[in-house]
Amino acid sequence: MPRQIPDDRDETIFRAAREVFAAQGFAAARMDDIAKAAGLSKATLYLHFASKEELFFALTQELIDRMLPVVIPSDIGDVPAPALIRQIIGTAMQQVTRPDVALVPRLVIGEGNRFPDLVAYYQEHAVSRIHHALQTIIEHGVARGEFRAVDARNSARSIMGGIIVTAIWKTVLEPAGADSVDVEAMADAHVAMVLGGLQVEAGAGS
Amino acid sequence: MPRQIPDDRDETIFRAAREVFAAQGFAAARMDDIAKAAGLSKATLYLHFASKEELFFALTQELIDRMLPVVIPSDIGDVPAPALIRQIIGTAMQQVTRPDVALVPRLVIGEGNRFPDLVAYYQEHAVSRIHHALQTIIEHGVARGEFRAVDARNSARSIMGGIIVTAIWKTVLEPAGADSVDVEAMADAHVAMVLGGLQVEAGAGS
DNA sequence: TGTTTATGACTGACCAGTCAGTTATAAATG
DNA sequence: CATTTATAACTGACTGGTCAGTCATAAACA
Repeated sequence: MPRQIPDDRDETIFRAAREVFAAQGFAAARMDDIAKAAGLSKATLYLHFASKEELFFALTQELIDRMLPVVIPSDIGDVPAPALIRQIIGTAMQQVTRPDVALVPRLVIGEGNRFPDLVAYYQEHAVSRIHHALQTIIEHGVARGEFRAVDARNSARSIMGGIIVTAIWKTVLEPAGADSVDVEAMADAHVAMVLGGLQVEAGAGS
Repeated sequence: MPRQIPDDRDETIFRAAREVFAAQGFAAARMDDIAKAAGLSKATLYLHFASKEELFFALTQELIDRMLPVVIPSDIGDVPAPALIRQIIGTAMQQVTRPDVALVPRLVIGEGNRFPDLVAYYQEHAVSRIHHALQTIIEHGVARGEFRAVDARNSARSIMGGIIVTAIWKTVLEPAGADSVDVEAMADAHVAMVLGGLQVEAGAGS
């Protein structure tokens, strides 16, 4: 009896929402614009998502579910730690420099203070998992003698830092006229610095 | 009605504006709230700043002018590069983990796409200067044989990364329930990793 | 007195969310 | 096959509230 089953509706809406949120931020994004970008009326949009906030939250979940498996290696046990770190940095940097992927972390950083639950979710499901994976890999590396005895928790944060700057540079600074970053070269430089810093023969210098 | 000495007016307004912008973001911040927090009426606020955007821009300029001299050492010439890097990381991390300082970069990241001129200004006057200082220090270090021949431009970005994650962790994640970062320990760990990665005897590993 | 500093009250635009009503179509009917 | 029916998918137009920015007026000073 009803009309066609628009199966990819949600994906269409997500795509439109990502565009508008990325360009306007959360607060300044208009549901009308998202609807228009998706080729829908605003009322139809509200048939799929109960509110602007819920739409953004769905977007966040979708992104996390799609990205985490790509970024975090499934087997952390027997692979050499340096190779794992190299792989994570490469993959994560490649992913998070895409505007549609950088969107969520960017808005969490900028507007998250108004949405503690969203930040908590993002922290728990994305940040903390990546952080934990890196920390574990470092600890394995130390245990195996591949790395020197470092502060794994904070070193993992340093690794994440290089990924985040790159994402910000690419999606925020570069569109505003900053000189462009070569993501692959940046990944190589970051890997070199990180592995150099973790290697057994190195000390803290100065 | 009273005609007080409104000399510290701007500072009062800045303080109030930082509070409100930090809590609400740019778009969702209300000028009424900023006025109230400054103990002023909104109309009076508009006697000092022509628009919300101009107020935020003034805030940005004030912050940059106040922070850059603290973070960037005046003499980069003869001091050993490792000491300079240690100093910059320590100072920058200490500064930028303060909510009122993190404010501007956070909003640039989240809502900057709507204000290209602001981002360009921030990039040119803050990001690019710190980046350039770090790059120069690394290049000097390489020239003097303190560091191995690295990609200075991208290595400088890695250094900035560790500072930025710490700021975000402290001002965004931590208020939402993430485990707290010990800023000093984080600075030490980052310095160790960076200097280890730059040191002459180290290679890229794996 | 005139000038400067202040404000309460106002306005015009904007926008999230709603709703009464419309359209498309699968299936039941003849 | 043509027609009716049931109903999910959809929408234009509306509302209630919010908020940046303005202005007429008042108080404090010189």
